[in-house]
Amino acid sequence: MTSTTTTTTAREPVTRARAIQAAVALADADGIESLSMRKLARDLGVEAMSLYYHVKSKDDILDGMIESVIDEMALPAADAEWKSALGERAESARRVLGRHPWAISMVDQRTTPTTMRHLDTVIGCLRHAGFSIAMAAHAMSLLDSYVHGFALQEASLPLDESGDIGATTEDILAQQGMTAAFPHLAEMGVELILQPGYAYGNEFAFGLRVILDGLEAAFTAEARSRA
Amino acid sequence: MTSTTTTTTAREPVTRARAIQAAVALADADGIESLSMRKLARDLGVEAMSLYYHVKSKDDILDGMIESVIDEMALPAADAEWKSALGERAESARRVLGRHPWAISMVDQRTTPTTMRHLDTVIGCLRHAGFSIAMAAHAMSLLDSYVHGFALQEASLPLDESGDIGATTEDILAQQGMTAAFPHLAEMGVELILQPGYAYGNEFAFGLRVILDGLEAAFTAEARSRA
DNA sequence: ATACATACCTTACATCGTATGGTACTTTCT
DNA sequence: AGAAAGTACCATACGATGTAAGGTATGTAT
Repeated sequence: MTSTTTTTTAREPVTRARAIQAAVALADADGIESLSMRKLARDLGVEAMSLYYHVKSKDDILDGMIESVIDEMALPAADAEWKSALGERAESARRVLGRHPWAISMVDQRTTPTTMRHLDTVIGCLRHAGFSIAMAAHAMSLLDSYVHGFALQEASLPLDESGDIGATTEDILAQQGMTAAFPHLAEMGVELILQPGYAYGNEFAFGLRVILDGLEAAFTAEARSRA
Repeated sequence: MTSTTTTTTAREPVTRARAIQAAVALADADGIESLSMRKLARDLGVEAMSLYYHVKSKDDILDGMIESVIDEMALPAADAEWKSALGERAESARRVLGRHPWAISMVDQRTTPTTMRHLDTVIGCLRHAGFSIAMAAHAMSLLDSYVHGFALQEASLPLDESGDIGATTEDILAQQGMTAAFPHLAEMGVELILQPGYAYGNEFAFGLRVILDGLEAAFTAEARSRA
């Protein structure tokens, strides 16, 4: 049944790619803090030390995990219209980071060819649209800060197991002296967050709009002053 | 010399506050990943398990550390002019998170009375200025996302020990095939980042301006439509 | 004098990343 | 054919980690 004479379905051989893929799955399911070489090895049907044949270190795995996350993000075409291109990239990045919250505080830290390729393409799109180098840097800094920061906030919402924020919000509001001590927070909880249909994720669109419009204004002002 | 009969300068007794303060200092100096109960105890002149008399767990220490970081941030007066108040709070938060980079990905996760007090005050300032609840939520989400995201990016810059980004940028640019593979990134490195006087921190002001102006426009539009 | 609270310590356990040094099996070379 | 080298795995061990369990000294209160 398992492995006879010829190569049958014994166990997929471990590879760097398979290890990284399994590590991403483990981190998605149980959180990054519970990703250990031993657990990862077990998932791959192997002992911990065997991983080191395919991978330099745990850090190496983390690098690979970030690369795979970056690769999930939509990259705009170099000649795309800049505003919609940046908007779609931002939405895509937010969705991807929502799927892999453990990656949020790591994407900026780990510089790999994949992340550089990504950055280079976005800068290229802006330059192609006529942005100066300085304005392109402004735009990237602003937009990426917003996207990563929003993902960070969204990932730390006290959601219950069904992904709803209502129940935990009610719990917090029900605490003794809560509404007296924090009246504005309580008001926002009752009048906004607990309203049917409210989802924090919807806040993303507002900020994205503000930022893109602001960038457009700054860009056209720059173009006009150059003429 | 050390401790004779009467109480002399033997050792300050450990308290929760002193433990937290020492933990912050340790994390600032060596990074959060090297903060352990044993090292912290050593810094306090005590054994690891003695800390548990003053503190519930390591997690309890982390909560206290975040509270102390939040307390470093400037809180606007409730009746302050909203735009400058939000701007000053943002600048202050960024400075504080710059001093304690380990706190960036933790501030949103740990909800303590201190953080709620902080949030409540800022919401109060906006409501006092005439913001609707929904617009106040928009403003907070946008601004805090930006500040935290920017801090995250700033904290992960490859600075050398003197805090300069130039040397490491040069190293990266000097890598084989770098300028060919990533022309726009290389251009930005040479034409912007390596220029004398450039500091990534200065990018913060641009984004903050865009966001505050955008919020003002949205706020006045909301007020007008209500009239 | 007895009791209790306070502040510390010792030991021990499970878990972590990984250094070191194996063991099999397969491919390549002569 | 036999020898050598390469490939993929495993067992053991070390020094770290957080903390449970159960001491041991000093108080201070009765």
